[in-house]
Amino acid sequence: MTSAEILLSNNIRPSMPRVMIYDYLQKHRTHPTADEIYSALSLMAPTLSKTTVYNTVKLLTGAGVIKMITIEEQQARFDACTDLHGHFLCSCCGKVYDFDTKEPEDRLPKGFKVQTKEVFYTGTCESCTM
Amino acid sequence: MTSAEILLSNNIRPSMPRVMIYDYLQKHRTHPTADEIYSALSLMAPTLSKTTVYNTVKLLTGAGVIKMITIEEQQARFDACTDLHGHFLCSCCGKVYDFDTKEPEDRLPKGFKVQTKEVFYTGTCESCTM
DNA sequence: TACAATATTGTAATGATTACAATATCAAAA
DNA sequence: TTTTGATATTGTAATCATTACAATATTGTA
Repeated sequence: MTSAEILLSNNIRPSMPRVMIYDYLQKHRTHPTADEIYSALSLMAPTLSKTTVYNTVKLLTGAGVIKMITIEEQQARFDACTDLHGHFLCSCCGKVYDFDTKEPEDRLPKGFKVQTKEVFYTGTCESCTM
Repeated sequence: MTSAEILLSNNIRPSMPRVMIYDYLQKHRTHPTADEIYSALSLMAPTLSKTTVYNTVKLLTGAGVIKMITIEEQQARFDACTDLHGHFLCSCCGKVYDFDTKEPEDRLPKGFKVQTKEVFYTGTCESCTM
């Protein structure tokens, strides 16, 4: 399925900026910030505005097509992978790695219903630890 | 151990604002924001400045005496409980619940070293689910 | 083609946090 | 106890991410 088709199937009109932004997130799994998306795309689409990037990531997040991740920084990051997974920020190189996560749901008090989950680790990655 | 003693044992001079702020976090496990701490304390200490609150929570976080938690909001929250635990934000009432968390460390790629962990869930708590 | 609805854009506002400089307080030496 | 240098606190102004808003542009359809 193309990016445009995915947007369409979520009732989102696949305008050029929307497709570009979603495409960028699909191809760059580096959990970029809105500003990073804007900087990268404005090279090829000079009329793109930062507001459109913000509008679009909010729209896509609301539709569940992408995921917003909030790690201990002041900027939100975005991820086209919406499956449950943890994020590991290397405090040395700054890279954000994905990793699998078990379901610790059984540790929750009875009666709680989970809607969204976020697992976030910090540390040093393999190349930085060595 | 009193709050002042805890600060002292971490080489932090236990000035009045510092003790008040740490004390507040010890007694109010509601994961308050800097602004909430400031609003509550400025009633009894009218000369307290918001900058001091920010300075102090940064100092205490750096010393590991408190923990900063970043959930999907634009304000940082603070927690005097520094043990590993997850946070569950009820999307209905807005309350943040603590819960135990297993160690999913074995899911990390080999060679990674964990420094900090954050587990954050969203959903509806027991009273809101009913 | 024309119109109504929706998207995009740019600028200005907001809100959390930080920088910075001035003032106040502390701790230790004389 | 007084002095002095170091550290804390404060208030204001700056910064930075994000959002509000109004104007313009674009789209889909009659």
